[in-house]
Amino acid sequence: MPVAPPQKTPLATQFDEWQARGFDANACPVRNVLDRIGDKWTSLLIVALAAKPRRFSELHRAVPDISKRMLTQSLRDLQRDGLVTRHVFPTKPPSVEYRLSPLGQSALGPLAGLIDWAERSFAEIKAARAAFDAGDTSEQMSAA
Amino acid sequence: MPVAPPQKTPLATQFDEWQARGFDANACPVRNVLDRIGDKWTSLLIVALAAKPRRFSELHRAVPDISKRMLTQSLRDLQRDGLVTRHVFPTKPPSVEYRLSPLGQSALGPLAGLIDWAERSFAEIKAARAAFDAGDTSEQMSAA
DNA sequence: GGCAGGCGGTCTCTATTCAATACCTGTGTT
DNA sequence: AACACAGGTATTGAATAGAGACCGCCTGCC
Repeated sequence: MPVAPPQKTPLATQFDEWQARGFDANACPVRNVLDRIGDKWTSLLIVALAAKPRRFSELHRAVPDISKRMLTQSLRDLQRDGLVTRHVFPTKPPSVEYRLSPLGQSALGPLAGLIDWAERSFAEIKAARAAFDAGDTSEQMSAA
Repeated sequence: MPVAPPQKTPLATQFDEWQARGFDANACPVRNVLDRIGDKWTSLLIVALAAKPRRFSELHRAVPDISKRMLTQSLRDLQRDGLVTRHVFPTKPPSVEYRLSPLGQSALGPLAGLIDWAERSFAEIKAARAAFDAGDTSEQMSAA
């Protein structure tokens, strides 16, 4: 059953499967895909492109604290993975537009789910971090 | 409306909001939470712990190509964020068990959605990568 | 003509992070 | 005693991220 209802924990099954087939990094979608999603900028760029196609400098303005180098690289990565397409318009000064491919758009749903979770849990996570940093190591010495 | 049906593109709206409120990195759940999700190992560990609590060495065996150092650090990060809890059992050789907190379990749903997408799209992504690496730069010279 | 400035990047340099290795404490095993 | 295993820490070197300068091209602007 490749597609299970995502409410129980199909992840556990998935994980066992991955383990069973030797855990080849090349065959592991988590390692391949989530690494990119979590690339610190790529997911933000996907979201930025969700609304509309944008040009390079537009993206740079939209995501202010990304450097041009990282913007270029992240866009290349997304392009390589087929999530965004790059369109060069031979206008007077050639302008470049990036837009989500259908594949990239298909990622918006799952990504939105995760972001929604992130927003809902953010307060709790911040509280946990504060508690942890305050020296509450939370190391329960449970009896066996 | 904090919770929108995740089928259109609420992300676009979200993004505009983030931009509107100055894009503070501390206030941006994507930067704070997805960075951790994409931490190369953390999401894998969450999945590994989805099935059942596991001990340190068990996790190390379950995720073979993680080093002990990174395993320790990733678990610390997850613990700091309140996603996993650490339980020390004072058995003969003290054993340590890690398990998902309720917060961590609440992440399984969205994570499963993303992983499901990853698995469904993996073939397409690999194809796109192959095409890209084969020199198909996909730079459409579109007319204006 | 000469200068400023935007676009779409690349180049260089440094700071951070990853990852491998070695080591440590404590217990049990042989 | 020597060794292995659990659950880590310390150390070191390699890879990576990020900031910022720079470039070629073009467009005004004075």
